[in-house]
Amino acid sequence: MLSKKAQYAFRALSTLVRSDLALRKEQNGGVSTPGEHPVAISEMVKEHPMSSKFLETILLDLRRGGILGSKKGKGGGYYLLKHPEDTPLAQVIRILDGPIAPLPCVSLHFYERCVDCNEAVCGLNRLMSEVRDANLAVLERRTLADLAVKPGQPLGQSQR
Amino acid sequence: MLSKKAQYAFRALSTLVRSDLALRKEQNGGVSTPGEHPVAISEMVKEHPMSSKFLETILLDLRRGGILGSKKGKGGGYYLLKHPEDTPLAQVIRILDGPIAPLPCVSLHFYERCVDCNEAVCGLNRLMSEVRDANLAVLERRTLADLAVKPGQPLGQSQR
DNA sequence: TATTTCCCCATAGGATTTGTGGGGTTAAGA
DNA sequence: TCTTAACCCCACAAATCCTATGGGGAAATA
Repeated sequence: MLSKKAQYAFRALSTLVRSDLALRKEQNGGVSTPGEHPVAISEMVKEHPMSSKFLETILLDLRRGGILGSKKGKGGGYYLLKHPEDTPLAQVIRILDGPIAPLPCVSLHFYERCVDCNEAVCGLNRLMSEVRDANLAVLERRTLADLAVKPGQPLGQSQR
Repeated sequence: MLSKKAQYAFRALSTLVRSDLALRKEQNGGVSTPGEHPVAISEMVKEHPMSSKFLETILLDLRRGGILGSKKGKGGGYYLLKHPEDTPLAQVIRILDGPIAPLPCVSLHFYERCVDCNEAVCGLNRLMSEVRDANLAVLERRTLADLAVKPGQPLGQSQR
């Protein structure tokens, strides 16, 4: 199960994606770039009711994780560092919830050796690797861009 | 991530599966049936070091969940109620860890409505449904029988 | 009757998650 | 230069969940 952190992250990110898309549309007319029009926490909370303080820690994690940039001071806020299609959901989840794999011993980014588990006899590793791969097949393919697709609209097979 | 409970459960179950397979082999010679040769907690702990008391609560859950039968008194213990291929891994996980879905609002067995989430705008539900389905594709197909397959041996595409 | 084993309940201890508070720094604008 | 708005950082409080233990009871076997 996703943590609240990850859920809140996705909600905030969906706001940023929409803002990003709107800006890029304008930009075709040669106007602005995302870093110049960041979205403040107060804006995001207006759209998705939650604790601003808590959201703040989440957004800081996302910034440290290389997904967001930020601008301080009046008129400041957060913005996407890359095109929405270039950030897979897996990256967000890893930053906030850690491993995607169901066991540490089959994790790609957070591997830990299995204690008390005789690997020569353990039939679980392979099965859980299958589960991990099934997850990643979705989470590495789907991106922030898919977050902005509303329930009614069709979701492409591959955005990239 | 799987809880310790689920991990321990799978270890204990792998012992029961092997015991079951051995008995069925004998049974072809017309000897015994699983319920008559249960495996005691003390036996399982000998093979997989862990707290007996903790394992006890786990096995009770599995019994209540319809996966195991038990026999009291001297010579008692636990045994599989069905053929190993008839118990998908998903069933074990649901008993011990609850929902497999990444969000309550996309769970099949533990559904809960999303509060604070405007479903008309929420692009996350559909994506997480995809993740859920990817998981279930593995966890409903793989069964306890696959637990007994050692790392060296080939794992079939479908056991049933 | 003694022993072994499962059964049930309560709860302790620890870890993790969730959320809050306060003080600092940076930037914009009057 | 002053005020205000916003991010930044750290510490910690509160709640929840996970992990594990303890003790007494009931059933089965010999």
